[in-house]
Amino acid sequence: MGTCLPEKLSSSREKVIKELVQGHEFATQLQIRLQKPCGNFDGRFSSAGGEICQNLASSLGDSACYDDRRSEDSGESTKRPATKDRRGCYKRKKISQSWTTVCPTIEDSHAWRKYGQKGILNAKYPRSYFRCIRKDEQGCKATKQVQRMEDNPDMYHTTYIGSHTCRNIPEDPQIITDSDPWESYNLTSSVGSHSKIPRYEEQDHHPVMGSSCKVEQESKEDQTPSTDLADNVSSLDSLMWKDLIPVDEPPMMRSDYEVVDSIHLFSCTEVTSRSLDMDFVLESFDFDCDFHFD
DNA sequence: ATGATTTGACCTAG
DNA sequence: CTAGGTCAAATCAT
Repeated sequence: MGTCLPEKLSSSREKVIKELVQGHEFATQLQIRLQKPCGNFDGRFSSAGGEICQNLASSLGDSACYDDRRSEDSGESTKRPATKDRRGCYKRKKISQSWTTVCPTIEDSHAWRKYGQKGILNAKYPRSYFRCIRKDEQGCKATKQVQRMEDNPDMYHTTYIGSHTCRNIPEDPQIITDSDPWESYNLTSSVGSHSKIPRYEEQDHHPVMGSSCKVEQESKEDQTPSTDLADNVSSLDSLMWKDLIPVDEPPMMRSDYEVVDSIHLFSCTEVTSRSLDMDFVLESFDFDCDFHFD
């Protein structure tokens, strides 16, 4: 996909930008009103407030809880020594940010570590659970769940939960080459140190994404319906979505795939919940189309 | 030896 | 009580 937008699409683009700005403003206002910081998220946002804040906080909090427990239970005898200590220690996640993909591969640009597998009721195939490989070293909260599709065992239904808060520290700063499938996305990637484009990891090489990948945005909190890209998203929307996609989302979402949601379908809540990535998004815009928000 | 995966038990939300 | 998410010891791979 080329980086040039047809002129006829520019008005739609402006519209999208406008709505983004509006959403950002709403988020900011909400932030100001609530004035209830709920902790930093990699320093990229300070407060989202309300429900979203809670959701994020809970997912942030539970790992700390695990860590506490883990550090306590050392040295005990054989089986499940810390059983009692686990009581009430972790909370099931309330998913505030998630999106799903359907792909013939489970690989993406991030490195994941499997931490569990579970048979699911009425499902032919078990579900595998992965977390970011940098969870320990950087406390990254991103997880994903992968399940083979029953009706199409060649495809995997992957649900990404949470954003990557880890930094993919590059040994060499060059990030993406011309032949990279994210080329079109990468028009915003040279934003200096803010460039957070994930690099291909050691165990995941190029994502084997093709047009057969579908992505759908999910937010358990809003009513934004997940629909098929082919049905209702214009090529501009998909391009915009790719351009605007939060940095922590899997790179497959920025490459040649069908995209489901469009940015302007975000509810206010969604925009708010995504405020952590908004700086980057806005900056990208700023860089990309000379658009200033201040 | 070290790190990744497997797998059964544990825990919570609904 | 059940289903699903997570832990962590055991096992496997390098």
